[in-house]
Amino acid sequence: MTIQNRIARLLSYKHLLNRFKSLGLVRVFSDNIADPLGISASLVRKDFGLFGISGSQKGGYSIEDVLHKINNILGSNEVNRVIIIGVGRIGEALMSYNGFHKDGIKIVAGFDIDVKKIKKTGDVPVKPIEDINEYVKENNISVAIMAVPDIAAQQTLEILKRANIRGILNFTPVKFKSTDDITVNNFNIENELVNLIYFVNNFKKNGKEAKRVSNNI
Amino acid sequence: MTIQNRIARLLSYKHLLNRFKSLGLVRVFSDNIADPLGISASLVRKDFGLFGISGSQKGGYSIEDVLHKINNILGSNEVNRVIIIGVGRIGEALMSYNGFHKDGIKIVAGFDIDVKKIKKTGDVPVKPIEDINEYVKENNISVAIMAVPDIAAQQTLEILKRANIRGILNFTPVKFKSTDDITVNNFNIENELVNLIYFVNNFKKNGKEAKRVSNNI
DNA sequence: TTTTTAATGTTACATGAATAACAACAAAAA
DNA sequence: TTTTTGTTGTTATTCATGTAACATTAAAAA
Ligand SMILES: NC(=O)c1ccc[n+]([C@@H]2O[C@H](COP(=O)([O-])OP(=O)(O)OC[C@H]3O[C@@H](n4cnc5c(N)ncnc54)[C@H](O)[C@@H]3O)[C@@H](O)[C@H]2O)c1
Ligand SMILES: NC(=O)c1ccc[n+]([C@@H]2O[C@H](COP(=O)([O-])OP(=O)(O)OC[C@H]3O[C@@H](n4cnc5c(N)ncnc54)[C@H](O)[C@@H]3O)[C@@H](O)[C@H]2O)c1
Repeated sequence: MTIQNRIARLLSYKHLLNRFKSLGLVRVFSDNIADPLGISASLVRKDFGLFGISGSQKGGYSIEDVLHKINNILGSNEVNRVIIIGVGRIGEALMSYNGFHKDGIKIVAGFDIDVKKIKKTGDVPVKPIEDINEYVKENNISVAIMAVPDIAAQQTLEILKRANIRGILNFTPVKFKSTDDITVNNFNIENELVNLIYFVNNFKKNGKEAKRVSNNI
Repeated sequence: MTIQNRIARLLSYKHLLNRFKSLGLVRVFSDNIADPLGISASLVRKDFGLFGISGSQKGGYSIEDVLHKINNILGSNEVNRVIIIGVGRIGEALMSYNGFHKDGIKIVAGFDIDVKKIKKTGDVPVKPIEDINEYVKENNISVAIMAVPDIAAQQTLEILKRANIRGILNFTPVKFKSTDDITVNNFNIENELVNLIYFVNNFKKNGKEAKRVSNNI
């Protein structure tokens, strides 16, 4: 459950550098970044190299410069418009959350099948699901959050495909595979909890296995 | 973003086998499991072997038997009691969610600093944060979900440590490192969205990179 | 009873990702 | 001006994880 991939690391670098910046720092060395994140300094330099981020041989990296470049890579310097399908408990929580803008993300509309949820006013409208094709086309949306009930997940996937959505953050426990047409990130809260409970129950405090897993059977 | 680790795969096996079971199937071969998940059959057999799940040489694996063993390994045959700290938008959504029981998870209490949130009645009480030590001890709780505002995240971590909580599912964007004492699963919704947006913006439909990342700079 | 078959369980290999090592070199010191 | 220093950028190595290959063996077929 450590840092997984290059893009995830870029986000970690960004958050750490923002903290350095708020402390008044201007430049950093690769190990200043590596140590707090528990990774090697050479990996930081390799990542930077791969993304064309360069430093100076004695003075390290300019925090401002790196941050700007990371935001460019991640697209966080623009506003990325995202829609939500299913404005229930999870959908509503996400819709009213105001922490997305710092990463260049804006929830611009919700869509629901229930007429009671439809809301024309307010800064983020909730529209009937039938309007999705038109809205996505007119506003050039490519990413959607799926927060409908499990039973409606499959049909919602088809709807989103038809609307030419390219990426889905899927909160339902129904697992979808990514295809060439559409990338799905299955965000399964149950699974994460089960995983966590397993570790807590099976690993002792010293970090070693409490008992051989095969003894568990 | 494929299947990450052994325990995550066990969950995938479980869900797939449940679907097979509901179709009336009784036995499966390793490739019946591997193919739908896009992994190799030898990995399925290796996983099963590591967890002491065995099949028969001609008849494959008994679905019922494997499911029972997986649930045992994951602890899903018992009830795992979990508490929530911070009963706001996310916390409330999780608290009222009734999909956890199928994985042997039960949210048994919420804790909040705001007196208006305190709720003695109902099946899941919301208690003042001061009561946490006593509650955790009396009910032998080891896992908590953190859904407090970012600003309260650090102090909440300390509170949970003092209460001897062993595992945290952390919904705040504040990243905590796991230690020998406590395992933290940082569940960062923003990061997942940024990651998704990056892929959608940078990979063409054919699955190849749209452009070299270094051209992005 | 013997042979064949088709699956498991296990070992060897490949691949990819992180770390370690180091060469290159700009800045500072002498 | 020359030497030293310390950090970047890059190459070599290690390590982990998944796949491929295969040896084993219970059941079916002959
Ligand atoms: N609430 C949680 O804490 C939680 C936890 C884990 C997983 N989930 C999953 O997240 C998903 C949403 O959960 P929730 O608790 O927000 O559900 P919910 O029932 O509160 O909300 C679902 C919303 O989707 C709408 N909807 C139903 N069918 C639709 C359709 N075909 N098209 C568009 N909208 C439709 C409903 O009108 C409702 O507003 C579920 O799949 C659930 O399993 C939720
Ligand atoms: N809402 C979302 O969609 C969303 C999305 C991504 C991340 N998050 C993160 O999840 C966390 C919770 O978000 P939210 O929208 O549910 O917030 P919220 O403000 O709706 O709820 C927070 C709750 O925590 C309680 N609280 C505050 N300080 C506390 C303390 N010291 N101890 C116990 N309880 C305390 C508050 O009384 C409130 O009930 C935040 O860190 C947020 O950044 C939320």
